[in-house]
Amino acid sequence: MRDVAERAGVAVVTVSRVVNGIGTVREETAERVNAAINAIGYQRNEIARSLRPGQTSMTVGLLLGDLTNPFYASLAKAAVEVANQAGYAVVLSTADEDPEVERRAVGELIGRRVAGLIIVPDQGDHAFLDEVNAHDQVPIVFVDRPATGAEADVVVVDNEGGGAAATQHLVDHGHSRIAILVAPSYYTTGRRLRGYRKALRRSGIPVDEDLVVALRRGTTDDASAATHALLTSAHPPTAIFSTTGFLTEGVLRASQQLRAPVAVVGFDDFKLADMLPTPVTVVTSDTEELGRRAAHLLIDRINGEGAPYRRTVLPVRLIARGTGELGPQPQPQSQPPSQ
Amino acid sequence: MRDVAERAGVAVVTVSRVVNGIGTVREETAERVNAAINAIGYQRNEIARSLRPGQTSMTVGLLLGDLTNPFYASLAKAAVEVANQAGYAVVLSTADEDPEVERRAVGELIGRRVAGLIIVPDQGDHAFLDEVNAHDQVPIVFVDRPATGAEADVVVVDNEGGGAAATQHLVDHGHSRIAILVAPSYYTTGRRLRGYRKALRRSGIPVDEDLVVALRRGTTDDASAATHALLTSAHPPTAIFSTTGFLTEGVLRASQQLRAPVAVVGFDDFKLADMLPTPVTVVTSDTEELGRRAAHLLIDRINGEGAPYRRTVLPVRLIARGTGELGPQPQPQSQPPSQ
DNA sequence: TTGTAAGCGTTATCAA
DNA sequence: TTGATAACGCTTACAA
Repeated sequence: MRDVAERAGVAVVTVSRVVNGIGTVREETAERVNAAINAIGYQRNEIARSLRPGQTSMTVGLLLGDLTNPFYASLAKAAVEVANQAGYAVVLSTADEDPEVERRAVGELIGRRVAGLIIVPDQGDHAFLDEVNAHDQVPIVFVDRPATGAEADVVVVDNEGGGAAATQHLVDHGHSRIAILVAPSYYTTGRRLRGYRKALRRSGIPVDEDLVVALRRGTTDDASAATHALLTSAHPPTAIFSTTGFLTEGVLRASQQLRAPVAVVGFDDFKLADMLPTPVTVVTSDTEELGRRAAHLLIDRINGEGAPYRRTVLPVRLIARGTGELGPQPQPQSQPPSQ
Repeated sequence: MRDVAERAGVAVVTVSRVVNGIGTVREETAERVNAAINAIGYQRNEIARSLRPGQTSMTVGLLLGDLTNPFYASLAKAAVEVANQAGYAVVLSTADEDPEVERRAVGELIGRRVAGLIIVPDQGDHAFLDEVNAHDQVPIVFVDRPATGAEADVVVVDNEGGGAAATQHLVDHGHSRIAILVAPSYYTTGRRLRGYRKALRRSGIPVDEDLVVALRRGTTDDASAATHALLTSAHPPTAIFSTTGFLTEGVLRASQQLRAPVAVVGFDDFKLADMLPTPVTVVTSDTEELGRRAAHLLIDRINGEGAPYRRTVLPVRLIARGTGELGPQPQPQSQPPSQ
């Protein structure tokens, strides 16, 4: 900037005024400055700019899980889009389900003086985020699930409603032995399980706790193994509600391998779900909208909206494609076809 | 930092020394400083830090296409991982195949004084990047394809070899009428087409230019329409080589819809490829490795490695799953089954 | 071992 | 309309 000023024969302040289009600068002077800018190829240093007191850095932090998971990818895509549009750069950090990594990542981001944070929180205590919020004045928005021990705006989907819808759909197609696969202590799957119980209760079907499978990890492999165990058990379910996309894949792999015609409804849509041998019925929500809402909420906060914390719940909908409409069928493993 | 210094009864320099662990500080003083740091909850301001001359910002820019595309998602994941490990934050920008957006995004990133850039370049002239590289001293690494008009390190996969392998595989399974779907003027698909021609030439099969389909856009829908046209034509191909993941999906949709038993090999692997009614044969490479290599190259450059620009070519491999092993079959549309 | 002074690129304030 | 000066938080050079 000093170079530009020198070249144009003016003071740096004047250059600043021209660059930012504020203050009063004579037409002629401005032109000289612009000429100098173009000649030198000057570009304003955003870093120095945000060093000034009271200035926000025009950067937000986005902290989420493995981008390989399409759920996180769409979320990120939408959040980045909205943030960029509003003039914010996005620093992306991935905390692979590790609370310690998450904590360190937040520290890094705060050190970089981000103006706000969008976080998909892990399980575990997040009280340290309250400090961040209060002490460093950095607003936070949680996405997909709230954080335990920390208060902030949060955007989630209607997990309980979706869980109920999935279960009800299976009941409506004649099932009464419906298994549910739940990933360990996740907020979302817990809510989906709650919906499952509610739907069964409403239909007068007692919950068989043997059909409520709490997995040790939320992986495809674990889901596959659990499904295998369920379907080859003495008294197998005729339908399975799998509460995440990864789990659904595992369920499908196992049932395909066993050639067991079990009904399946999954939570979260996925690519090619409609092209599998039996197209897959899912409950789904608008993941990109989740990211967009979060980004908008955060930007509002950064701009000083002082409203009390808001909780946004996005609707879900069921897409019937095939696996969810299969009726109850006798399981060849344990029950002869004649039964 | 000043607050910490005051609280500890020392000068700011001393605090700086403690925080950075350089210089000489008496044990006792350091302890007092650390106590003050903890009491206040001080965190070093990375922005002010990088304002010093000669300092790099410890931030790199990552500019790529739609994260919804799993290819970009894995690339980003791996690059972020490596960069973070090396202490760099990653600012993510998505330039949805729009050269003008891309140009503006690069400007934004330069303005934020990133220490380097990883770019998946669009088509179109990138001469402006040479200026960035020279004038702003910001090293650049291109991934997946080089940029026209700009020199820099580049990491690509063996597109030509992969194209040849895919084609040869189909030839080996008895095909001689092999169509190829190519997205418009992309570097990668152009190379894959080159491999296709090479393999056919090697096998003594003349290239029927009617089977070389240059799509207007690289979308699933366009690929689907083109496949439909091919398979219902007077003299249809018995096999199709689709040169991107999106295109492969379109090809599969069309052939499934037509119930036309055409052999298919796709470039780029995708989830559930092995679970479709006929599992899909693909040529694939390690996308995460692509991202990792790029990040490593960039960090080396930032650290001042002065070697001439390097071009890294990652190997590809063919995964035979089913669609690529189908033999040539008469097409019901144009040829009676008896033929 | 510790401290003083200067400067990085920008903008707010006040003066000319 | 324009400019001089100070300040943001930090680090480097040099001095005590």
